[in-house]
Amino acid sequence: MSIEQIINQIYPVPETSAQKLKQLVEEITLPKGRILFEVDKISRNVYFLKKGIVRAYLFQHDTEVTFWFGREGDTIISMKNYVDNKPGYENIELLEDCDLYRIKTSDLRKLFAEDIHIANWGRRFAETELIKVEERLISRQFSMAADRYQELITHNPDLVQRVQLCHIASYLGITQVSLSRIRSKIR
Amino acid sequence: MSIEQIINQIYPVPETSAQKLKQLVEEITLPKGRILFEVDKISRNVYFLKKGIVRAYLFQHDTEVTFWFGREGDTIISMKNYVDNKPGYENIELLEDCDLYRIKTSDLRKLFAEDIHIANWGRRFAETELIKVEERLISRQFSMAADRYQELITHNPDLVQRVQLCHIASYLGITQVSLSRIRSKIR
DNA sequence: TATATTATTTATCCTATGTTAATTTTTAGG
DNA sequence: CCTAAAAATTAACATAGGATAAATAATATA
Repeated sequence: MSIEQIINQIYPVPETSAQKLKQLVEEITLPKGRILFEVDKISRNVYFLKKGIVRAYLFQHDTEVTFWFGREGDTIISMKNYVDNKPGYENIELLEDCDLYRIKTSDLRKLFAEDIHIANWGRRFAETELIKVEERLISRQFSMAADRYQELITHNPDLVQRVQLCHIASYLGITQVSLSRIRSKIR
Repeated sequence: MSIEQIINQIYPVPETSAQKLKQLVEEITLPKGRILFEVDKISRNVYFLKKGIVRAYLFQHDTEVTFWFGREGDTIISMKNYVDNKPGYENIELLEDCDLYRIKTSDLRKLFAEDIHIANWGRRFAETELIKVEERLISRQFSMAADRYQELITHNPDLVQRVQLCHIASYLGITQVSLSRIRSKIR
């Protein structure tokens, strides 16, 4: 997935603005297992995922809680970091070798301040991400784990192939044992 | 809470931009029980809550699910509506008589397109809302209802005073009966 | 290929929360 | 102040999902 595609899929911007963004972007490849963002640290970067898959997680009562998966075309960002310039609360780990586009948060902020199209692009990005998170919050609020798993494999069949079940279970808010139980009932 | 305060608390903007926003705002009072946004309908407005309290809810398996409370200073918005111009998935109901600032979404969109400060103000609004939702999603993912209730009464003691327990229970993702049980154990 | 490691499943038992229904408390109207 | 309606609590029972441990399967490494 090209950087132009990723940019315009978030929100179409005029060619000149897209160019400004592109100029700041650096392409890198990192290996599976690499931690891209770390709890309590400030990262100076934002990434767009060209190829691969990643997860965001944190610890709650000594248990890893995966709360997001990022895939081709997704923006990888630590929100607390990006928005408030404060240490993030999550780790983000590469689950496969990944091709990434990297851009410095500070450069992005400069563009927000000087290019209205990019400011609106950034606005739109946050807005669509917000809707996604809200929908997930709602779905989890009143459906059972089994239903949520069904929904996951319908909407994201590839996830289950590419990601360890322990991460899927955590993402669904249940234990791995419980997920195994659910899976065995389906087959 | 004045409209200037509300605007600048979201993200400070230069006086001239704040003026542009202010000019579009109309102040209204509506009675308890009024539905401000309705499922599957498009609203042309965004509101800022001067005084009062509201909730956003939807139906899931014939059960009301409250997923957000808005209070003094909060922005009342149907995200799907505001972002995509599509029918929203939620109802928003006034739980008390409310004083509101109303602004037309179309007017706001015009300002986003022509004033970079306001575009960045809108960006910032979405970003901070995003962090709030993300934190709630995470908190719900791996803490028990009793803990979540404790957290609620610590951080938002007034909510429990002002809002019916059935709504609180739904917000916590449990039944009212279960919340009663939790409350009785605490006392 | 054999072995060690890691991931997944299965089994058992237990607890938090759901469901339904009855009871008590609170609120709103006459 | 009294009554009807609405909200909250309590009780009894059912179930989804957690915890632990053991067994199996998959993966990586020598």
